[in-house]
Amino acid sequence: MGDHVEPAGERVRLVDVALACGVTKSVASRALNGDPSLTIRPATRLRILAAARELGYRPHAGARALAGARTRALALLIPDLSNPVYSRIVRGACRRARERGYVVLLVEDTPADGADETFADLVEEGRVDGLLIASARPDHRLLASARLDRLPHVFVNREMPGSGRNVGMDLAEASATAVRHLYALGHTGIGLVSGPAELYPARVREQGFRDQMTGLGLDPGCCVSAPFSEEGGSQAARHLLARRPAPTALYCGTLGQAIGALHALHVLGLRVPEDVSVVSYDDLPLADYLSPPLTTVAMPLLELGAAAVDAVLDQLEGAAPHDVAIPTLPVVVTRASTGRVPTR
Amino acid sequence: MGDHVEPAGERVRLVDVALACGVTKSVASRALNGDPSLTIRPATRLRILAAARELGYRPHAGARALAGARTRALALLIPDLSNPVYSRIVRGACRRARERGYVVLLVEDTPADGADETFADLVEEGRVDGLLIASARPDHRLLASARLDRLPHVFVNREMPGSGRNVGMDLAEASATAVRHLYALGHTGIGLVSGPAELYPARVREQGFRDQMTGLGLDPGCCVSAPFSEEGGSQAARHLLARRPAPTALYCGTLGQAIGALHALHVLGLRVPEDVSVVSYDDLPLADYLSPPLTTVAMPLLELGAAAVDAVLDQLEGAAPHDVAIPTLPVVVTRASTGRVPTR
DNA sequence: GTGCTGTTGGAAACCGGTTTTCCGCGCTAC
DNA sequence: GTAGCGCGGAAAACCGGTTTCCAACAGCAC
Repeated sequence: MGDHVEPAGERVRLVDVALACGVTKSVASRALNGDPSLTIRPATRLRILAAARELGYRPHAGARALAGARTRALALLIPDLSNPVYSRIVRGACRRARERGYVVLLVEDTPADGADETFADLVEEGRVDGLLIASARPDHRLLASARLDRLPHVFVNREMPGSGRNVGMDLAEASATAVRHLYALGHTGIGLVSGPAELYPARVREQGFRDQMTGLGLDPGCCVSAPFSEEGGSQAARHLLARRPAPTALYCGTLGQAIGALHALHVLGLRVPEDVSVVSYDDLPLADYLSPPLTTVAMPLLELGAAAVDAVLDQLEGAAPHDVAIPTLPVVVTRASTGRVPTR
Repeated sequence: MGDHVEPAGERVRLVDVALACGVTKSVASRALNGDPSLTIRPATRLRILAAARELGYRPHAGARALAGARTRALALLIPDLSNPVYSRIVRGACRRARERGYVVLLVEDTPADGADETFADLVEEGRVDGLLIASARPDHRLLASARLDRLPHVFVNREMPGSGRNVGMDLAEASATAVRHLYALGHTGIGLVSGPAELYPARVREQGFRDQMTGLGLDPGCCVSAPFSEEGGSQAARHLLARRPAPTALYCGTLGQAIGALHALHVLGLRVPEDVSVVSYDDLPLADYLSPPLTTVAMPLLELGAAAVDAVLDQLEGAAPHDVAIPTLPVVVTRASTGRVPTR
């Protein structure tokens, strides 16, 4: 098991391995790929495997793809690299992909840079075997492509109704658990800072919020849609706090929105959590260092990424597409931004 | 210029284009690639281009790579996807790459997930034409690979001395301008929250800090190294504030450290900026929404990414590697976290 | 000894491009 | 009249794998 020698310079090809142990490249190829239809003496097989390791043989990805085999690469489309939440999904996906011998090609869906073209290129140039679509833009050019039908793909944390390819978490439960956390602290007037209505996760979180509120006999009407940004959260918080009766707690759809909301509350002279409690969807290390440290709902993002890879690779291996629901439930991470309802 | 029809299902190959206009695939290939050694009637060339567009022809990436041409893909190794600063470098790189007909393959350098193996795989499987190395880990397995010499590559925002492949910004000036900003507000006791000493950018920023401090006749000794995290910034700030005389201003190496520092100051009961001013390297939208909004040093990150791509593509086209310094200077973005020095 | 069968491995086609070589034709120059 | 040349394009080799089909040989039963 010693380190093999780098043959310095020239690439080692399959035929080199084959020649090195006196077989032809077809036998070498099938031995290395574990072709079950190949009958071969165990000694020969071992010789081939040893030679491959010894020479540091790496099959040429292009040649493999060309010969009809898979590229062993997947493309992952994400909406926004600067949102650290996605980095956890990406990490989960990359990890699982690597375990299964695949590479992940990451594309950020910035329409201004022609990201959908880039993504389509990866498909149409035959660079990838499958697609993980985590971007929620509903009008994506890719979705209209005829070629999409032919290619294994899944939708991650978004819903294409009826596609049978949705990999998701329990978003409704995330809202529900946040509401129950606040309700247990005595809050009855709870406001929701929701996301843009055209984005699926925002809609489901909102529905989960309304259902849980109604289930507790509370008014579910205190909602505002806003962009997933600090500015959006700030504006939305101002709107909600201007209502009468004013909510005593806010539940925000992203950490960015929550930071904006905290900022707005600070400017309005309201104390957190003495006057208003704040909970955010998404948990990140940053939450510990905000003023005050922010109570959040932690989601199983690593698992989501891994499950998405599994789902698409299952399709590649011939399984029929099927929706996947991550069983791990959202959990509230209690920090200092939530407290008992103020006594008027 | 109408939309071409998706031929639904089968891939359009070069030979299809060629047949469609009565030439052989060799002519079609050379016409489409603008081979100057091909003499061809203008009408024929136009027919070929039109047919390619009409049929929606996309060359198969694997076949191209195999035939000795380039893969038209670059790999970009970054240390940490959850750090939004890198997303700007990535964005700059992807944008420029796409302009020049290339695709960027992103790899996050998480050693636990075997990221260096992944990166090496991309190289050794012939998936990429060049490498952008933005990870600062000095012991990277890849750096020892003999194959690296053969492959165009650059180091982004780090320094491999003597490699002649460094693409960087003026990190020393970033520190210097931060110091001058504070000095102009009357601060003379300025503390530096630096990064791990083994990371190149941290060292250069620190040197820039010391030089500028010395140049102004101030004591440059108020430095602490800490991890690039909120926790690191928090600890470092406590250490610096415990010194006597205590600094009246802090300059932090990352936004995360600055957030940790703000938190520590808050816990210590110190007001920002009345008691202590804070400046951070790296500018992000988030800075506007911290309490107080954080003064930062904005770096030309998009340009850095773009320049790195240009440098590596220049190498691909045969140019000799050369260091690149981004000419755009760091600028201080003044927000509320810096103010005049407190009068004792 | 011959035919059958199972084992072991070889030969060749093929994937879809790129690149080099070569060929036929019409024109000019001698 | 023909050698030479430039133009326009065809033919074929090649890249490095995968996969299908087939051949050699051994052992066995008859």
